Amino acid sequence: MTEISASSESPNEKRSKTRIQRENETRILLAALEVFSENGFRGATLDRIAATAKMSKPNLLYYFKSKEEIHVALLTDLLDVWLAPLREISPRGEPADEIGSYIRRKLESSRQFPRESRLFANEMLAGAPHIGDFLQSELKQLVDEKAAIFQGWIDEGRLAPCDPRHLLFAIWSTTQHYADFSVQVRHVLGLQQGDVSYYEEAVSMLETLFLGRLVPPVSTD
Amino acid sequence: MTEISASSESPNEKRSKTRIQRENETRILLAALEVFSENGFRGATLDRIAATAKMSKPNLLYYFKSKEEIHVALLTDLLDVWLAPLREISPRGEPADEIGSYIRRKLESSRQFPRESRLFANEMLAGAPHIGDFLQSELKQLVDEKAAIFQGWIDEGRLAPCDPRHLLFAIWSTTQHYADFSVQVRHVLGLQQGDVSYYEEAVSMLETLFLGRLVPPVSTD
DNA sequence: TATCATTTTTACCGTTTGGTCAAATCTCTT
DNA sequence: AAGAGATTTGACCAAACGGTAAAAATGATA
Repeated sequence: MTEISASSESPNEKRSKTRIQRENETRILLAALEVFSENGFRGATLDRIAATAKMSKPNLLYYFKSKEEIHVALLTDLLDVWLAPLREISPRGEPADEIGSYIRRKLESSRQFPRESRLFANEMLAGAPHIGDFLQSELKQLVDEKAAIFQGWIDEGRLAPCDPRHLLFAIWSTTQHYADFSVQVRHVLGLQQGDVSYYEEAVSMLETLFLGRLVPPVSTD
Repeated sequence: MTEISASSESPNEKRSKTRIQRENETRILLAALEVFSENGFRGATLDRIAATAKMSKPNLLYYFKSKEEIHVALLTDLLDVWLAPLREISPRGEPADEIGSYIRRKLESSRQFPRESRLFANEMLAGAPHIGDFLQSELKQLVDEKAAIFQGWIDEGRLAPCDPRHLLFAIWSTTQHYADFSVQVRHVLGLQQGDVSYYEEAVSMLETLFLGRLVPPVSTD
């Protein structure tokens, strides 16, 4: 398994890409995202990616040396997208504002990049063979940093006592769920294929859950 | 794509299974669960399943006629496990008790059957090609039923106003996350491969989130 | 222990898979 | 319009894939 380390870009070592090069690389990456996010690395085939990109397989391999190289390129792009919303959490804001806007950023990310989210989910289910290092180093470090912010709020009594890392897990799972399990969501809600109208309800639900109080105190009259 | 409808069991139509038949079928199903849950249907291969089951491929195909038949058998078993915790929600209990124990049941299910959870997740990511019907009929029906219970509590003021279906989504996602994304959870927490000690912290976090209040009212002094 | 059904293995088949190669075509510059 | 480099294609390959057929080995039963 090749792990991602430096951000080594794709095809030739030569400088300055052609117009055709740029166009075709993005076409391939887009097609690959479609296929990888649905079937995972092992379940995806170069033939399907090539067909989706409307390109012959040897032509595709002219731009990316191997199936793995395409996958790595996608994951590398993805990790920035994944981390971006988390980086923005600031120790200076109010807990409710910071958590609220983080949830909204993550939900927006799920709505805009559902295939990227599923690509990530597939990699997790497979045991993170390509991004294990990233999880252990970069992500863990950032989580530790943000967890410290939460812990500070807890110590000040501005946030309920809880494990900050698990609070992040809860935010990640609830928001990503709408991208990763969108089929289930749509079927349960009785919506059509492309309908993503549920995102508004999702914002409202998650704000109630994380910022409000779900179960009111029991009335004792 | 073959969808699951009736619970048609696997190999021969003949009655009463041999001891060897029973043993080997469970061995195959166990191996298949391992492989399918990691790589999804397309990513799994009969060779790998056979190797995991310590059995030759033709021997494996003596018990199950095709790759798809094994997958269907696994999914059929799975759906019961998946629905069981949901069925237990009762309109007679206190909202906090019912939701709390549902969360604990789902978490327990994630701890005991992580591979089943990942099998389900893989099927979702692939667009639910095999269990689309189940989602639209059986699951939707049960969700509607349980959502009505929640709605009753909301109308009585015993539960905060929210979309009951999305409340269920939130419970599903947060609890299943610990099985589906266990690699990430362990890496972020700095735990070893087999360590599942985080489940105790998870219970505590999710009870705070769903039954308590995460962000206290802003003090105005 | 002979018999018969069950189980397992060996050898194989056609297709799909990831990937290569050299020739052909296209594009850009001069 | 010609030449050089970039791009595309068709033909191909070895390995892996899902699956089959028939013979060999094993197990249960009388």
